[in-house]
Amino acid sequence: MATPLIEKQHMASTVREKHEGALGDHLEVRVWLRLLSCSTIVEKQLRRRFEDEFGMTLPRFDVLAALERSRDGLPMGELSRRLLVSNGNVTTVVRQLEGAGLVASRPAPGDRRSSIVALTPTGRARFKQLAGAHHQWIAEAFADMDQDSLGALYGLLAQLKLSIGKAGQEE
Amino acid sequence: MATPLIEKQHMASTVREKHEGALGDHLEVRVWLRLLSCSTIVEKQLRRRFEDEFGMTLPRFDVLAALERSRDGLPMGELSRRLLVSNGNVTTVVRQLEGAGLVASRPAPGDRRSSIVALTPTGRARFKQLAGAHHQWIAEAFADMDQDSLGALYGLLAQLKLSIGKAGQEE
DNA sequence: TAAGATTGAGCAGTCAATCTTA
DNA sequence: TAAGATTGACTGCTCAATCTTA
Repeated sequence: MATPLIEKQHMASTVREKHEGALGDHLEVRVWLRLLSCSTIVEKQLRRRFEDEFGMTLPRFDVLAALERSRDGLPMGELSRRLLVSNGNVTTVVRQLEGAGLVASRPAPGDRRSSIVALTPTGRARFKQLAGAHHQWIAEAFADMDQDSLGALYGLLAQLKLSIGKAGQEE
Repeated sequence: MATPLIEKQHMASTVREKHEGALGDHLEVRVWLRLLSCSTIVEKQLRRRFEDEFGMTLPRFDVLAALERSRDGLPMGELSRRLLVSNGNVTTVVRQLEGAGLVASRPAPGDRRSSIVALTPTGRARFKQLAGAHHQWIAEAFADMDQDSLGALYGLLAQLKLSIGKAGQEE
């Protein structure tokens, strides 16, 4: 009720694409700017609500979520690959979660260079709580999209992802 | 040819949604993760190419683009609102662009608290060059999307944006 | 040599506090 | 009092360099 879900300080009330006009002369660019805008806004909403309601940050939640499925944990490098962030960044975020008692590292059995990080029981319980809220917030953000639209969007994003993958690999 | 467009160090070669499985039990969540993934990957590509080919960062480009249309420049606050970033952040980025001679601030005529920032001729020329490359890179990323798909995606994202806007304002 | 992980420097971003002007 | 802008403290992120083990 009292919680502002959009930026307290400076979030635009009228939501538009960045650079509308300056860069918007081509359909691909307009689509990209609109996609970026949706992604940015939802991400800011999630970030704020995690902070306000749980004192949790999005990157830390991402790590918990990546670990949730694997009972035996994951090596740091694998975590970094899955989350699309650098190795150094994972080191930092994991250290913070360790400090909070939500994850624990142990040396990898076969390879003494590598360490394996896993959820603690506390971390697992905490994640369940966070994931419920996370789903709730996403559902609210997507509330006006009917099932057909959701399905169509899902398919188009799959196409786009393939296209992006090709562009990113060539050259 | 020799430039790796995806992360040098740790970008996943197999591109998937984060948290696949752990959070993916609901369609809205799957759509969101896929959207986020597309956005993140394209943004990383753009960021890297701006850096590699022009020594430019994405946030600075965003400021240049926002200023490009308005011959008379924009107040800092307006810039912050349009780019969906904090006021303090705009201060920093604008200072860097000023140092590079691409933008210039002058005091606002009517209000001595406010300063108005505008492109310099150098900045305007630079932007044109950057914008061309930017469009080219977007076109490559979206190359496999036909016009119909692009149009459909554009429409669905408009729907989504409205839905998000409602969710962000209520409560 | 290379691979897993950490560290340190630097940019980006937020927020709260502050300064100045309205 | 409030609004525009700046500053300082902090998180997150990348990258290059480094350390350790394979």
